[in-house]
Amino acid sequence: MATLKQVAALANVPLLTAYHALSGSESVPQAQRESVRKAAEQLGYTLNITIKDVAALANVSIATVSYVLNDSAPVSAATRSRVLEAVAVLNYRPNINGRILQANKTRLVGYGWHNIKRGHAAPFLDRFTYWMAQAVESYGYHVLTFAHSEESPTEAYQELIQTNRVDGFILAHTNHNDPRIRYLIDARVPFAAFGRANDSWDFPYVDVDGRRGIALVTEHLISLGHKQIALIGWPEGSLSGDARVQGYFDALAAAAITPHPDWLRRTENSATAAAAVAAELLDLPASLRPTAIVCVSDLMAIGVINYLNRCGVQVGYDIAVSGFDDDPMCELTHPPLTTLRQPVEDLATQAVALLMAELERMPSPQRQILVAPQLIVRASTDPQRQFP
Amino acid sequence: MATLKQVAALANVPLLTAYHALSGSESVPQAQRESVRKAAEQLGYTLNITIKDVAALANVSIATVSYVLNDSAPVSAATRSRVLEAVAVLNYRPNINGRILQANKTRLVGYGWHNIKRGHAAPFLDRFTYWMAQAVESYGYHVLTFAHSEESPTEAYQELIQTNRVDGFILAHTNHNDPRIRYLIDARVPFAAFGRANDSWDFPYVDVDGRRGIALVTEHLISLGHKQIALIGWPEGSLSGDARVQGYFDALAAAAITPHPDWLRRTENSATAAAAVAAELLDLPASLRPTAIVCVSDLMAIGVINYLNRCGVQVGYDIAVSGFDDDPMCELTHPPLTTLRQPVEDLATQAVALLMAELERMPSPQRQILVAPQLIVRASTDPQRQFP
DNA sequence: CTGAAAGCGCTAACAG
DNA sequence: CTGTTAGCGCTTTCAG
Repeated sequence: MATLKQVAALANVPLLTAYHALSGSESVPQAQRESVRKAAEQLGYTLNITIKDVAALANVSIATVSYVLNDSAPVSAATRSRVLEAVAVLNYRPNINGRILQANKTRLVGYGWHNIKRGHAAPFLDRFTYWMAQAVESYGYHVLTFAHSEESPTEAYQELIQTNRVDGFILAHTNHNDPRIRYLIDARVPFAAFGRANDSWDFPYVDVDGRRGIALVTEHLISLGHKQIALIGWPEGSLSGDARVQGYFDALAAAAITPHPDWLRRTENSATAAAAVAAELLDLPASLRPTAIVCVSDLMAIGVINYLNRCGVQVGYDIAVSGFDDDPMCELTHPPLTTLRQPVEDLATQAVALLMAELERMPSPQRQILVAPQLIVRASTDPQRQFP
Repeated sequence: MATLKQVAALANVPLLTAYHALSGSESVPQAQRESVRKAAEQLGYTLNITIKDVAALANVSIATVSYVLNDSAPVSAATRSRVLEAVAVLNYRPNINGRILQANKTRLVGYGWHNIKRGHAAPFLDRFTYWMAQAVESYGYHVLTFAHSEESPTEAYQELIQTNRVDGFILAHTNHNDPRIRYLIDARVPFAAFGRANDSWDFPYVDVDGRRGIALVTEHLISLGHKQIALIGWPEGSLSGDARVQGYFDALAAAAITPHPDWLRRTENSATAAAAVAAELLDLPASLRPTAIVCVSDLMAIGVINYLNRCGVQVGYDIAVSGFDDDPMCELTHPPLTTLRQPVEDLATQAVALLMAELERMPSPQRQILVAPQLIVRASTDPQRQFP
């Protein structure tokens, strides 16, 4: 591709005139506009301002332009302002891809979508992605999102890193034995996760302290006078699920309450499954029947509330119910649901900070971060708050 | 940076041996490993397989490697397989950034986040982004997400396109007089939108046919025998809001029902506002009181349902209620909510198809696409479906 | 302080 | 069919 300078020379006009002619400004006489257009066509040139054009207009070398733009070498005030003037007048923006190739750094962070085909994915994850984008931009990076298949999740990660599409990754929705994490550790790819995996794996992550969270809400219930408190958790074996159960025991132990084994229930994370479990709890003999039900997710709590409503139980008065996540719908249930809010913005910011430390190869001293969730009290545990 | 070949030469070993030594394979004798490492260090080389290395190993020129990899020129079967062999054995993946610079195409599509600081954003937009990523990848592109400020939304778009970060954009959450759309049209940047703007602006978009959707659900209610049907819409002046109201009139007119003016209510899109309006509707004289309430959003419908539940009205039996969007929480309300499902996957796929047409400069004949939503009948209008 | 020149990794004329 | 070579737009030694 020819340069603007050559076009200008061929049309026998100043560089700037050529620029204005091609950029369609009205300020150039029709005749000149035409001849410049001719010249451009002849050279197969299409307007595209590069560092060369700026250099030509400012009468300096391209190196000098680069120095000015990046402050990477001392430049005299006079030349500097000539360059900046040229930049302004040509409306020049450096092509980032030149820089990328040269530096072999894309300043792009990959994020693999959690699969939301349909139905109810964790809504706080969507806010997470927003704050992640925000955080990443504050470092001059951007987020590249991609969809990875369930079967071979590592493939997409491998592809992106090996082709130099991205510099590193942020992961969410992590699992025990997460193959993506295993791969990234082994391949020494920079990444940071929102969520834990195996305790024995050493990698940077942030996570919500579910144990502390459930303890918080349990303490809250105890302080309201509840003594018979049930917990509906997930099946044993998930890191975060088991931690949440542990928080329940923590709080009860601290209050010297011995939990009856029938109070601890485990089932899958769905509204209907939780409702079924609630039915069982209601069927316990009166002396054992819980006055409060702590759920490890909002989805479950909503199932429980719906069920109790149908049975004519006054949620908040007769039986307290709590959830986890602070899903937007918590405010729309009847009554509104007490829950634990994940500090999503914090989590995103910290995850990104961890990743940046990895990218800059400045090992963060603290690569594992737990953040306590915030207890949000609503009418489902405290009827005083029914109509605030 | 030196090449692998030079390192190998310096260490006086075959290219492949040098590769294996540096990639940490155990198959190379300790002594050779050391000498290769020395050589690499001396040359300041860090392992990074490029097209040159493949060419060297296959004993061809880099052009030939490129031809094989892109099928861009005829290559004899013998050389081709030599090249492919070298590619495989060196585990070579082309650096996409070389290609990007050369083609001046990033194969990246920008998507500016709808601002979800907190609270209840449209959950179907989150699924939209997922399907968008999926669709875009089927064309060999990726999605770059970014957060744009409310005040000057065009800035981010301008920056990304002018620095050649992305080839084009997908927009969602469009408005009347949307400045982003205005800018992109004027700057002739390729894009496609999910949602409409001004009727007089010609740009590619897909949108849900809200008019048809509300007509569908109104017809459904009429077929159930309802004659007094109210509509809770948004304040006048929004494209999609007004279209939905129109659908209501369409269906009533088709059934020769003359709507009473008191049945049409307009208020902001929130659960509490809708609940207040529902209260007004209940207060109408018995002869005018609606037996069905159509809402233009699920959020509003949920507010209405909650209110009716509190009043002891049997939703679905006494009064039918419907929403719009098929928010995941529709299945969790009591009773479950009849609504209109946006065909998100379709919308995403078609929006991407439109964008691709723009990018390839193959003007799509049909640049404005409306997709009818799907009526999802649940117990809030049809109690038969209470427990399916 | 400024400029010439050598690449970054890849593609694609153009010759042979 | 294959190789030579000239870039894509930028950064960065290295000399002057």
